[in-house]
Amino acid sequence: MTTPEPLDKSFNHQAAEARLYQWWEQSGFFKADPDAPGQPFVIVIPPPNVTGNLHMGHALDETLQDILARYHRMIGHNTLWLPGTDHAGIATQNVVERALAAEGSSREALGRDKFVERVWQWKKEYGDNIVRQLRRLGASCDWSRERFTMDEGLSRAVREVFVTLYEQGLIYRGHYITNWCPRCRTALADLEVEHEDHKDQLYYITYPIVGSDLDSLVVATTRPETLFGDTAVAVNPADARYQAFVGQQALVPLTGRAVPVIADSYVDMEFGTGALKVTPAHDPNDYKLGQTHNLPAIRAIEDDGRLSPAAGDYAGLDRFEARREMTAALEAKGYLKKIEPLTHAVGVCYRCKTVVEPNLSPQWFVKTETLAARAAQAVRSGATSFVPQNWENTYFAWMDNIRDWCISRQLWWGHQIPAWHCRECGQTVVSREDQLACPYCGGDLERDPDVLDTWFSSALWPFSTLGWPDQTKDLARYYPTTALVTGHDIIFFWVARMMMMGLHFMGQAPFKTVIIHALVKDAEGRKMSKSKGNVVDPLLVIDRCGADAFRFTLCALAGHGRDIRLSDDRIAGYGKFVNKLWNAAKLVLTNVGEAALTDSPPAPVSLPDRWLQSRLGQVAAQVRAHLDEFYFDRVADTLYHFVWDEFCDWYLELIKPILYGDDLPARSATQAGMLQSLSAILRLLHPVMPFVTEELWQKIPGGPALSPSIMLAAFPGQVFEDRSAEASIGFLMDVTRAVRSARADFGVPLNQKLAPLVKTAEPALAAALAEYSPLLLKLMGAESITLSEAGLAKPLDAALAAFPWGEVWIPLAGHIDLAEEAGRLAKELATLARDIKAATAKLGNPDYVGKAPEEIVEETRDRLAAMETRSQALSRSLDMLKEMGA
RNA sequence: GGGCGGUUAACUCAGCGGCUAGAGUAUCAGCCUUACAAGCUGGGAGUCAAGGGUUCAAAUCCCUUACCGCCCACCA
Repeated sequence: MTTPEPLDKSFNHQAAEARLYQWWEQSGFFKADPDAPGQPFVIVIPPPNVTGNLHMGHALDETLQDILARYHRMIGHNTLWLPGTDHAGIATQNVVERALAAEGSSREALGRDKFVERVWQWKKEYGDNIVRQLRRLGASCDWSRERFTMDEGLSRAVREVFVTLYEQGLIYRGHYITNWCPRCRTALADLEVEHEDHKDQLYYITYPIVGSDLDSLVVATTRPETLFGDTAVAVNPADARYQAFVGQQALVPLTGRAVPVIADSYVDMEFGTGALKVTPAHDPNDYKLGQTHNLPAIRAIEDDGRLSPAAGDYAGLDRFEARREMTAALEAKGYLKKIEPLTHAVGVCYRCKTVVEPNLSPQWFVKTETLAARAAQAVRSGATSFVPQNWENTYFAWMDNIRDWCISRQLWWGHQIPAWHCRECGQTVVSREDQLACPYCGGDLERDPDVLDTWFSSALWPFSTLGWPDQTKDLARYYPTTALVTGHDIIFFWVARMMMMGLHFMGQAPFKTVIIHALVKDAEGRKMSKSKGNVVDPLLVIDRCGADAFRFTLCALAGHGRDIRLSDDRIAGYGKFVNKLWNAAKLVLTNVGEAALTDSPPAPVSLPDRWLQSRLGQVAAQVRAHLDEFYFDRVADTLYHFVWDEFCDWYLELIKPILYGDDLPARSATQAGMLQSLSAILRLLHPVMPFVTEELWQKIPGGPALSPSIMLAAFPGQVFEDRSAEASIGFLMDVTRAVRSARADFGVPLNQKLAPLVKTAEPALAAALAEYSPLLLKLMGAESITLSEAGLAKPLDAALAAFPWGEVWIPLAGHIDLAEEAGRLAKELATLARDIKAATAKLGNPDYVGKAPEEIVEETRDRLAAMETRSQALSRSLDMLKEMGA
């Protein structure tokens, strides 16, 4: 790996990203080796739809996974991040159907085989799109293990699972009322139906009682168009108004058909008229009533949403047109009593938002009760846990009230159900091998035309991708996986089902931790959607700001909340951080002299180096802890502030006089120290910002020799600690800031050098100042810094800053406005007095002293003492100023 | 109908029993100090939604209310 030598003015992400990624991938750095040592760390990617384009949700998801994968590689774990894509049944079929429509063709015109062939062709052409886009983010997936939910191996797993569950009685087929999408022409699982509030109308329709010219029942319905499917009118048995009618026949208007009046406590007496028309073929509740009361089911609406031949004159009309026309006819004939507005929830298809039509049809189901009980138990026992934990409640709420899962879809793209129906004897055969003749009667078999719900194959993803049902080395080494990273929108669709299938077929939950991240919203908190036109394309962001800035932003925003508001400002801010890092590295690298990284770095000697390395150790420990607990935002925050506020603002500024000075031994020691620190910083940042850190690593003397890629370098840990160096630097910072602050307060120009006096009773600090004050002169614009035991003995034209460790006097002859300084001191004294009073009162409270933990009380005592010392110094100074006539 | 979140500086958020409630952005003042003006230095800014309670101690725990948002749900 070679990179252009002189360090550019800024990081050229556009040139570097593609070059580095290609090099990583070709070098095999992403590849997992089951034979390698190390505790396994495994993530399977939530497979994006093959039809998809990379959106913000993926970008966040993949970034977090990549951060974890890179971190775990660097701490020596045997890391596998397995990528792949999902065939996305309805979505993909829709895309290809639209393409066909544009050509003036259709799937029906093509026929099933040709159509499926066509989809495969489409997949071949466009299916790599999304995985190419993932690479742009820097995703370190093991591409040699990339899988597709419909590839050969996974298809075998699907078939094995289906047949096994069928044999175990956990899959069954039957005529049930299911959610039907008339546009997609397929059944949907309950989960795939979304509920929207619609403003509709409630129609009151008169049903005359047969054999009576006077008596009639009025039913209230939102769906007059289903009237041709009515097979009863139901009332509550306790309803005095209708008791006389129970058992009689009512005439369904427009049909001339009579239906029984039945009594069932299900009917709500308060709603509408308390009388309900019963349409078992088009309403789940009515279906149940039909079962209990042995009512026939008449389909009034066909699969395409048009009225069936049972609707007589209205047959062939779209259901909503039929509603209008039938309402008009009812009114004309005097059956329509009134219409009331009604707002109610209507089910719509999650893919196309078409109003769902409950429909009676033969479908396949998974019996979920026992599977779900075990899956819930795995989380209750802690075998698997959610982060943040409150999502477990959501998971339980669903698992504990789960209903059977409708898995058959009337689509052509997907895993065709391995079942055959005999044309002769009507038996059904479910089999691992294709069947040619009926094993019962030898008759002709017809394969079940349905395919499986897409989520059925993704439910197997954590083990099917590792080679199951074969007992592969990967499966043995990498199952169960370690962490799953996904959004809360698919906890039910995907996470819950993987839990059920993983436990059932592998005997162990598929992952130890489920990390649920927020959903990415726009800057105003709105969901990003094409129709709103507020979609931000991650690829454009990467082009403009670079993958590193983008990833850092996502990491910084990935707190444990529910949504993330992504704004350009924020990304731009972290873009500046990348630039800051680059420039800091440039400073270090252009001043390294002969220093180079080695296996065994020398211990730091100078105070700045001891301090920085000590802080570095703490930061490394914090970053590790935050990554181990998946607090991504804290990782970003900790690193950002350490690099910018401590490394750049203080450390680099402190060592400049040494680097530019002529004390050669001190200079070379510092050169070694700063290179060491830079190397650690790059490694700490690498999981979040892989590109810029690799680019810089390649330029570090001795870096590539130590580790060809930063990806393979060791993640820093806490190896050095020096509390006294930290205390000394903190003191030097206090002094520096006091002088800067006084300069700003009194408007002293920078070119006028100051000569502050420092008073402290602590010998270690005094010694640090004596030795290192030359490093501070430039930072505060001073010509000298004098240690003075007495502080200022006599009144002087000076500003005072008081600290727990002592005082800084800044003589400002000619600049100081005595009245202003007196005012400043008085203000500070007032706040101090208030705090002292509060602390004194606290310590005077026997309950506080008696009940609060000793260290808390001790802390308050220390604080009070420090405040009193400061207060005394300030009031002394105020007195002096007053003497001078302020 | 059931459940879950949120309400902290102008904006976006962190803090979830104990340092003087923090950060980024924005803002104000002063600086081209040879890594970086994509920068440096200094400053201002908050009744922690409202009310009540528990506690020595509450932004943090409990209750009530208000307003936002999300999820689940077969009352036509």
